[in-house]
Amino acid sequence: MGNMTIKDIAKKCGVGVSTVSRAMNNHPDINPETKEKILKTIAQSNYVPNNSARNLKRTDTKAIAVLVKGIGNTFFSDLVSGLERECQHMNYSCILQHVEEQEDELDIALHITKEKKLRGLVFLGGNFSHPKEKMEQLEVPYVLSTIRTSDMEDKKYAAVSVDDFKESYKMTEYLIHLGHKKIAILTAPKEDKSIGKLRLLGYQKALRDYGIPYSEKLVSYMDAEEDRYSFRSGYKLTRQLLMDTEFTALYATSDTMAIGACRALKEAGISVPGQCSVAGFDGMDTGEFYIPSITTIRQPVEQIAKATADLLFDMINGKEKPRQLIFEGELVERESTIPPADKEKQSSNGTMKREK
Amino acid sequence: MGNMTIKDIAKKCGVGVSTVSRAMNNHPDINPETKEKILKTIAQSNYVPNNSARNLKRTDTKAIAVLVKGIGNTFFSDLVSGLERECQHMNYSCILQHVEEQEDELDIALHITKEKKLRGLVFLGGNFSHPKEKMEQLEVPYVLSTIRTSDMEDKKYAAVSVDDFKESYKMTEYLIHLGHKKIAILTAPKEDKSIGKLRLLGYQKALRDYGIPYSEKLVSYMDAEEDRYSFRSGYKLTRQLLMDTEFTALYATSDTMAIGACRALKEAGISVPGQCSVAGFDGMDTGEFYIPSITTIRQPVEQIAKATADLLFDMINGKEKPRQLIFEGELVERESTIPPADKEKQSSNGTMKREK
DNA sequence: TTGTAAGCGTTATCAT
DNA sequence: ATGATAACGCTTACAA
Repeated sequence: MGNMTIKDIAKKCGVGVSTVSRAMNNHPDINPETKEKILKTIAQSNYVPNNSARNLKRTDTKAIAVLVKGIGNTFFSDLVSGLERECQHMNYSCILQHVEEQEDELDIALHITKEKKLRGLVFLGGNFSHPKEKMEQLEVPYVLSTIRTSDMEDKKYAAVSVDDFKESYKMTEYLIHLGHKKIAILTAPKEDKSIGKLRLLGYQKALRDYGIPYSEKLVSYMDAEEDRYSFRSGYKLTRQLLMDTEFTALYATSDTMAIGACRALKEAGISVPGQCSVAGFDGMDTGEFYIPSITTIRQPVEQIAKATADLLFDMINGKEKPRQLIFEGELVERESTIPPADKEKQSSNGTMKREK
Repeated sequence: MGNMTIKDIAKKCGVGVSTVSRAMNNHPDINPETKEKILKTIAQSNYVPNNSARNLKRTDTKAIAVLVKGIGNTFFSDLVSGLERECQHMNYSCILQHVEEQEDELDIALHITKEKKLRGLVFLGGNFSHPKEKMEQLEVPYVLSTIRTSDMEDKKYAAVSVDDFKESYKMTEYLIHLGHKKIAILTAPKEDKSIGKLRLLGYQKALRDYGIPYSEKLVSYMDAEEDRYSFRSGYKLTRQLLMDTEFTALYATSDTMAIGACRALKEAGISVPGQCSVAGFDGMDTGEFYIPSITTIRQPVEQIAKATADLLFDMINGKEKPRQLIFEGELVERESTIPPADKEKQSSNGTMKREK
């Protein structure tokens, strides 16, 4: 009973297989009555068409895939929802495909594109350091969303994101304006060449522009092995930092890390924001509901999702060539950042006493 | 160049297609030299085998799928990782398939099973109120993980989870032992028949057993439309609750909702745990790092993942019939729950004044 | 060890 | 409007 094929349905209905196919696929050339009869039979028969056979034969799919690297990154959830909405709007189906941290998103893209006869792709997350030649094997349009690499412009990829360098600069500048001079940062692993790198560069540039000496001691790099941008890594990195340096502000390059940092600070007897300000990045719900709520750079997720979809569909329809769109992040000032507790005690030789 | 098939590779190598196939699939009957030559050619040719054609023809797949309802539910992330690890261990591939809130997981299961020739399935999340006859169309073994319905035993499904009723009872009892009598609860929509219902029933039973009157006023049901078990829903439900009732403890049936609740309480000028204790459920990282850390029922995710995989593979190999495994949750007492502030003021007629 | 050819279950093309 | 039939790209008997 369970391995019925289109032939069985055809036999049951006393029609040819092509008529059954037409009924299933809403083809115009079919008698409404036969169609209804066939669909009814199908519903009663537990028949499930074989997708592999369909994909194999079909030419015209009206489907795209969204490849997400890093399950459990809740930042992507909203983005994905937005993309799905846009796809529905365009009457496209949207296949969500997770990519494990150690998997190669490009290999998966190549496979799934052939398998499902996709019209386009969206990449979310990951470092995206693929050789150009391999990228060119991709024969459908694709957009990198919230991905940015230092050499991206040369490569002429279509991309939509905030300017991570600039936004990171903005946050650092904000902390400096508050009066902070000892600003620690939690950042991506040293080898990172993606948004993590850009955010670090923005921080460094801001310090330089404001004449604040840069100290490697204030920079805590994530462990490449570790779960990136997690509560736990924020916690660990902050503990390391606290072991041999002092600071009045801590800039975590994600909201989740900022929250992990808050706990490490609390355990060290340091109040937030009283004795140490904490800032995040991304603008996630979790930082909004946290107490104190976390000052952050909010990425315009809705806009990014819409622009990503628009650009992709325009490319699919030949109306656009790959372009790079930048959106403005919004600095959301919340409860976790205030001016440093006691400027007087920040002596000019660079040491400082923190109140207990 | 991009639409190469196995034939093109065969031609290039001057061999037959079956030899190419043998090379790709590590078949034994092949000359190591020809194999090497073929694989080399493939690597140089950007050839990607078409998965649909493969799936269509193959009989033996060694693959299962995990269907997850509710993207962005971080609780499932660890479970999924655990399942993936177990699959690797068994040398199975594990396909992760997301199911949208409004989609029917069973329909998707039926389709993907045929499409990918799966050997088994795991269902994660969702209410799972499917008619038995439809479930029987599933012709491969499946396990419901962390899913539980009131009528599950009758249906003889394989299932692995905690006993949500009992764990919820445990948490309520704990709050009662602390001295709380006015215990509010944030729970699933009224129509829920799944774990949400069971958790509510556990709460009700505990109150009854301890002679504490049950009041509908203290029960805040989620909006069915709303994002379930989210920060925001916890926040909203708590605000509603605060409008016309008072309580010394708040039991949110998920850690995320508990955190949303904390913010609502803070905005109402109520300190946690000083003036109101807050408890969650699940044992997620986010509650551990929150300040105050959230008292919760920790689900033994690792064990559940392992047991789910073990049971599924045993069923696949005919060693087991569907069984229902229950794991013990652990009450993790953290910072968010303490005895009520001032028992004296909780008068016996059931009213109470909260300190400002 | 290798090649030839028959399907897998659909959709698309062509008759009718 | 409908039915027969040839693909789609692969795996796997079976033959060589």
